[in-house]
Amino acid sequence: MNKFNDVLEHAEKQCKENSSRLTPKRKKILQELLKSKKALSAYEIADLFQKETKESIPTMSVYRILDFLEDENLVHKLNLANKYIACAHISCNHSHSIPQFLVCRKCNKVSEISIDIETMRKIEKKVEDENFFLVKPQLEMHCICKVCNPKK
Amino acid sequence: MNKFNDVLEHAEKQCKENSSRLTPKRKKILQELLKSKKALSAYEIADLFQKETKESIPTMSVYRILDFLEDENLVHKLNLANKYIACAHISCNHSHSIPQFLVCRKCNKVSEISIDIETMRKIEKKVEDENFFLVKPQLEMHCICKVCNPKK
DNA sequence: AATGATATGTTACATCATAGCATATAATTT
DNA sequence: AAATTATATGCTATGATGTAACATATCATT
Repeated sequence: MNKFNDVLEHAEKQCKENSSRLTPKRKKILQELLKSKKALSAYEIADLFQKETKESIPTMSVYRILDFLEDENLVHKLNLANKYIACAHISCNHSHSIPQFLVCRKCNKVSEISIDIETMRKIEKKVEDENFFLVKPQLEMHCICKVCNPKK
Repeated sequence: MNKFNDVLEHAEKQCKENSSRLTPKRKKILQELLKSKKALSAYEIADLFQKETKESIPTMSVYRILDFLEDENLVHKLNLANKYIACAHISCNHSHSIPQFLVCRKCNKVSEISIDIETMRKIEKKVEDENFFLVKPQLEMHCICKVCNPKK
């Protein structure tokens, strides 16, 4: 069994446990995001969906499905690029730490890394000191990937 | 001399050194952002500009002016909210570290804090390990501020 | 089969942002 | 000061991203 199917199985199991539904459309969109090496916009996802299934989907539905997948922690929205990407840790069993994304501003390639616990604690402490409460910890940084870097 | 004027003087001096021009419109928009406690959209800035000066400004110009102010490190764009905010450290003389923004998702109030050098180094190391190069280090986190927090 | 909950479709907009070209203003040279 | 160049701003149209409100379809349970 390959990684791709592992992840999908895990996603289905997780949704079952939450008694939420990974419908065919939701699953298809998750699959497309899993296959993609780069972040996709909602409109790009709608186009891909149409190409693959020969049936069209309104962008409104795509946005709703993305919201669902985000709530299930299966997908992340990248605010730097207004694009979406599958979570890189769906089939890991450890609890999710703060995700940190490196987004190539030229080709939109994304690396998802995790920051260590100590760093996370420091950040949380600072947030508390400022009288704020963390809602959705996620770090994103504008980068250039090795392929696009003009110096190489 | 109060903080507000300090900051403006510093901004003017800095532009002079870069031989760039802090024109009246650019200055006015910087002032509006400095006065505002919360992040503003380009369209909100255009409205404010009109109210204050009794002359209208096209949003295109606002965006260009915001780009200019960002290049001068006088203003930051918050990607979480698609809004803009004056840099909190304009008149500080230390070199700018990675800015970190806590954005209240209800009222758009923003706190700009700085992360410590050690944390910054760790993050840079991880970025290098992933074969990425940092372009514009800036961290943003979705928060709820004390005022908006329903639990209080 | 009937009912209620959840998911998706449809239409119409709201919001955010930029391209491309015209005009105005400032800085520099003559 | 006039001419030239560079920079800043105006204008129009349009693209890109995202949501509100309400209708219809599908699923889950009784």
